[in-house]
Formats: sequence, C-alpha cells, structure tokens
Amino acid sequence: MDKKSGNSQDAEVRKGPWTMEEDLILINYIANHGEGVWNSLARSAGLKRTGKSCRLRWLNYLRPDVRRGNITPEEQLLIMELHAKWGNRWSKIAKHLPGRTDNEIKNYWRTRIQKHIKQAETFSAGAQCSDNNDQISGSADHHHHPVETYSSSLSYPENDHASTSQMFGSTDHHLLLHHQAVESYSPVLSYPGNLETFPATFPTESTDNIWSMEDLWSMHLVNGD
DNA sequence: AACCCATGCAACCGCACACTA
DNA sequence: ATAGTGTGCGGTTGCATGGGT
Repeated sequence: MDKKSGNSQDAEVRKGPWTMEEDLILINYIANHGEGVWNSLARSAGLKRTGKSCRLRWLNYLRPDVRRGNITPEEQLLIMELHAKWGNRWSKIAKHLPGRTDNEIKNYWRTRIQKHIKQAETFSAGAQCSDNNDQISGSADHHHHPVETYSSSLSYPENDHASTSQMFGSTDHHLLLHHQAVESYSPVLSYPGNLETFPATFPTESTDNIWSMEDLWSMHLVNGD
C-alpha cells in the first residue's frame, strides 16, 4: 500500500526485547481495561508496539497464570503424547498443559525432545541398518507428518515413564531425573530484559533479576491508577 | 584470558482464518 | 458476496549465555 507515507509511523514501532517499563505499561493497561483488540490496545496504552507484539508478550510472558520453565516429566510425557497425536498443533497441545504457552512448548520440543528423537533415530538406524532408511530419513525430514514419524520408526508408548526414558536412551536419564529434582516448581518470573533500562526504584539486590509475578503485580498496583 | 561453538529462549514474520460492515 | 481488519498459529531468526578449547 502506501508504505512510504507510513514510514514515519513505522519508524515509531519498537521491535526487539521488551523493557520492564513497557511490561508495566502493558500490565497496567490490561489490569484496568482488560485484554483484546490488541491494535487499539497498543495505541491506547501508548506503547510503540504492534498489537501482535503486545498480545504475544502478554500471552507468553506477562499473564499472571503463565508458568515458565521446569517442564515436569508428566508434562514432558503429555507433550510427547499429544504431539504424536496432533503433530505441531502447539496451541492445541498447550491447552492441555495449564499455564504453558504454545511458544514455550514449541521451543521445548525443538530444543529438547527433537534432539533426543534424532539421537534415538540415529541409534535405531544404526541398529536396523539401511533397510529402513526411507523411513528414518523421512522422519528426520521436517516435511513429513510427525504422526507418521512416531508410528513408523519410534512408536514410543503411552503412559509409561520408564519406556519414555528408554526411548531417550540410557544416557539421557538425567533429563528426566533433572526434572524430577526440580519438580518443586515455584512460579517466578525471570526478567530477561536489559536491567540497565529498569527504573532505579525497582529492587535488584537480593533476588537479582528474578521477579515474581506478585512483584510485578504489586508494582502495577503501586504505579497503577 | 580469550575465543569459539552450541544451546535455549524471546520475539518477529508470514499466512490463514474469523468476523464485521 | 466481498473487502477490510483483527486474531491466532506455526515457522524461523537473532541474541544472550554457558561450556569447552
């Protein structure tokens, strides 16, 4: 359309990591006005962000009920089961994991589980020799449907922790054990933004850059109107 | 101590769908 | 019936960090 004339506005659109100030503005605004209609919300709140960006930030990070980190073995198993059932329907999977976001599950899958599956594939490919090369390489191919992948080459069992860790290989027990060790989840918000951009009044001494949602919400109450 | 590499995660992008005027 | 707008989703990218050499 009229991209040139829109440049002056586009230049105002902020991208990249959110600052704490922006977070507080967004939290404040949603606390007072509710969420939804993100484009106008962004404008009304005075955020130089797109509605999309605001929505993503809220849903994936700022929502009071969002849980982050420490995926439990139960959750891990559930993710695997649901992914085997539905494939990369991350939002659908996320609905069955309260407090988890599609983005987190997606990242978790890509960084953790997919790695182990590839290792398992390599192992089974080596064990089964070249007979099943089509299947193996096919399942490594992202264009193939994951349901096919599991049913044909991996077929991890349902509701079976031991078998799950078997699938990950004996040397990968640490993954499950680690999660068991840190299972005592406490909902904290680790603020990833640039601390230098924080207002000087925010507490930074004892907990460094670990912020609980309570902290944020109480700050919102302090700053809110 | 400095550099390089691998990993994890937050955020952006493009597309498709739903809704409304 | 259609065009415009907003929303949701999945894929991808870029950066920060930690570990290894």
